[in-house]
Amino acid sequence: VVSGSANVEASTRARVQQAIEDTGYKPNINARSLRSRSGQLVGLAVPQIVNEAFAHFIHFAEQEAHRMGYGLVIGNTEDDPEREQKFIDDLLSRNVDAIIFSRVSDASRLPMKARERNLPLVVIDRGIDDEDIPSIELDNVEAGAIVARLFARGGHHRVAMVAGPENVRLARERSAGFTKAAAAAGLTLQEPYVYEGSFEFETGVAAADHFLSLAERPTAVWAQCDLAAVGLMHRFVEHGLTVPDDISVVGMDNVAIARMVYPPLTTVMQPFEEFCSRAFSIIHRQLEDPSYRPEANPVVVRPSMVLRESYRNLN
Amino acid sequence: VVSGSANVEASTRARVQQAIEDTGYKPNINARSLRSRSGQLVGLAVPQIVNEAFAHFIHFAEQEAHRMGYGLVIGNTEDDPEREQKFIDDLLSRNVDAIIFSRVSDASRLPMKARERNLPLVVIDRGIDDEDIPSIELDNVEAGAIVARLFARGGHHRVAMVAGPENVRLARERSAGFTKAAAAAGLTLQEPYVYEGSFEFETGVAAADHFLSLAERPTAVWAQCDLAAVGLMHRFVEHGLTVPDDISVVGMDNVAIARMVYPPLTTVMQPFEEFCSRAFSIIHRQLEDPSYRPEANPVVVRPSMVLRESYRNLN
DNA sequence: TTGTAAGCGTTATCAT
DNA sequence: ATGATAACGCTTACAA
Repeated sequence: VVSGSANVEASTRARVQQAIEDTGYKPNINARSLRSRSGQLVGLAVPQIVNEAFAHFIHFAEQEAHRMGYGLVIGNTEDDPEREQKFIDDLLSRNVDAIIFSRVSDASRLPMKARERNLPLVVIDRGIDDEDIPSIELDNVEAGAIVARLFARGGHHRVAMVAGPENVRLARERSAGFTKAAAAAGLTLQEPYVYEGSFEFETGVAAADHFLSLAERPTAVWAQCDLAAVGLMHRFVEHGLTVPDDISVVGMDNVAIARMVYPPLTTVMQPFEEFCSRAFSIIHRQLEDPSYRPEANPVVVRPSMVLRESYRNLN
Repeated sequence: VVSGSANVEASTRARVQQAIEDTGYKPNINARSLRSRSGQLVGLAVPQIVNEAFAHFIHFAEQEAHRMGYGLVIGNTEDDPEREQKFIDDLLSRNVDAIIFSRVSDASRLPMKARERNLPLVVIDRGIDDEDIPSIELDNVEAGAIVARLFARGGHHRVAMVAGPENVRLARERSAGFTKAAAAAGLTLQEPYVYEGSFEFETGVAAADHFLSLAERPTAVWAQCDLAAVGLMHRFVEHGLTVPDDISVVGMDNVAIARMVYPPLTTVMQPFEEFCSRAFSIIHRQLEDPSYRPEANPVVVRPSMVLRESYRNLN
C-alpha cells in the first residue's frame, strides 16, 4: 500500500490506510535508502553562504528539491578543496541522488566519483574542465561586452573597469569581453583604468580612490560585481562627486542592494533562478534516464542590462 | 576498528586500516543510522532564505554542524505551517539528531514530537509559548529602548518610527520598547509618527513619503529593520533632503548594506552568530545529557548600537 | 491478491 | 581478542 502497488484490493488498502492513520506510521527514509539506494536527498555545495547570489542558489535548490520530494543538504566549501572533499564523501555515504556544485575546484575528484556511481552532477556558475559533467554558466564574455557597448553607444571615451581576481576564470572572461568589445567600438582600456580586486565592497572603495587620483578621470566605470559598484559610488559621493552627472557607475549581478542604493544602480543581471531551474531539469532527466546529457555543454545562460539611474549617456 | 573499540590488537588494527585504504571503504551513514538511531544530521528551518539574517543563521549552523560532524538539512518554511509540518516529518524520518527552528508557528506540533522523541530542539529569533523548549531571542524591547534613549539624549523632540507588522510579536516588542523609553524621556510618539509596514525596503520608501507629507516632519526616524531604513534614506535623499542634516535615520539588524549605503547607516546590531552559537551549545549539552535545559529560558541576547553617519545629535 | 523471507550495511551481543 | 549472529526498517522477489 505504501509503495502504491496496484495489486491490492480496495478493502485491504483502506484497512492499511486506517492503520497508518491510527499508528501515525511514517516510513523511515534511512531504512528505505538502505534497500533502494536512494537517500531522497540532493546535495548543494557553495563556496559561501552569506552572499546574495549563493543565497539565491540555496533558495531555488531548496524549492526544487522539495518539489521533487527530496531533502536538501548544504555544504559550505569556502573554496577549500579539503572541505569540498569531506562534504562529497558525506553526501556519497548518505546515498545522495544528485549533487549541485557551485564552483568546484578543478582538482576535485568529484567528477570521477560521480561517473563511477552514475550520480547526477551539475556544476553551476563555474565551468569545469570535464566535458562529461554538465555545467551551467553565465556568458561572462557577453556580460562584459554589453557594458562596453553601452559605454561606447553612450559617448563615453574614458572608461574604466574594476575587475575580479585575475586567477578566477569568470573574472578573466568578463574582463576579456569588456576589453574586446570596447576595442571593437574604438575605446581603449589602458593600464590605470583597470583596477583589480576582489568581489567586495572594499574593492570598490579602493578603486574609487585610485580613479579619483588620476589626472584624467574616467567618465564611466564598470565593476564586475554590485558590491564593488556600490563601493565605487559610495566613495565617489563621499568625495563630493555626483553619480551619474560626474561619473557613471555600472555593476553586475543585480542583487537587491542595486535598487536600494541612491542613485539606483545600473547593472548586468544574472538570472540566478535560471541556473537552478536548468540544473534541476538536467538532474530530473538524468534520474529518469541515466545516460542523458544536455545537448549543449556547458549550458550558457545570458546576462541582460538593467538600466537604472547610476548610468547616463554623454551624448 | 572503525568504531574505535579498544579490544583489538595493534596488528589487526593495522591490517584492517590497510584494507580500508585499499578498498576505499566509507561507512554508509544511512545503514549506520538504522542501528544507531542517529542520522548524523541537524535540521534547520527558516522562514526565508534570501535575507541576510537567515543567511547568517544558515552559515553559522552549517559551520557548527560540520564542526560536530553532522550534516545540515535546511528547509524553507515560508511561515507556512503546512510546509513546516512536512519538513519536520521529513527530518524525523531521517533520524535527525537536533533541530533548530527559526520562527516556528505557535500551532506547531513540533514541541510535542520533540519531547516524545527527546529530540534536542531550539527555537531561535522568536519566542515560543512552551516553557519546555529552549529558545533564544533578542531583547527586542531593549532594542527599541536604546534607540529612544539615543534620540532623547541627542535632543530630538519630534521622532518617528517605522514599525514591523502588528501581528508579529517581535515587532510589537520593539515598538513597545521604543515608545515606553521615549515616554520615559519625555518624548511622545503620536499617531502620524508611527508607520506600520513590513520588514522591507518598500515599506521604508512608503513611510518616507508619509513623513514628508507631514506639516511638522520628524527630525529622527527609527526603522525596525535596515532595509526599511535604507528605503527611508533613499526617498529622503531623492526628495532633496540631506541625511542626517535634515533628518536622522536609524535602522536595525546591522546587515551588510548598512555600511555600504551613503551615508552609512546607524543601526542596532543583532548578534546573529550568537544566536547560533548559543543554540548549538544547548544542543551540544542536550546530546550529552538529554535532561539538560538552559538555566534561563528564553535565553535573551542583547542588541547594541552601531553609530554611523546617518544619525546626528541636535544638541 | 496476500503473505513470507531475504538482504541492504551497520552495530551490538554473545560465543569462542 | 576475534568471529559469528541478530536486529534496525525497509523493498523486492517469490511462494501461497
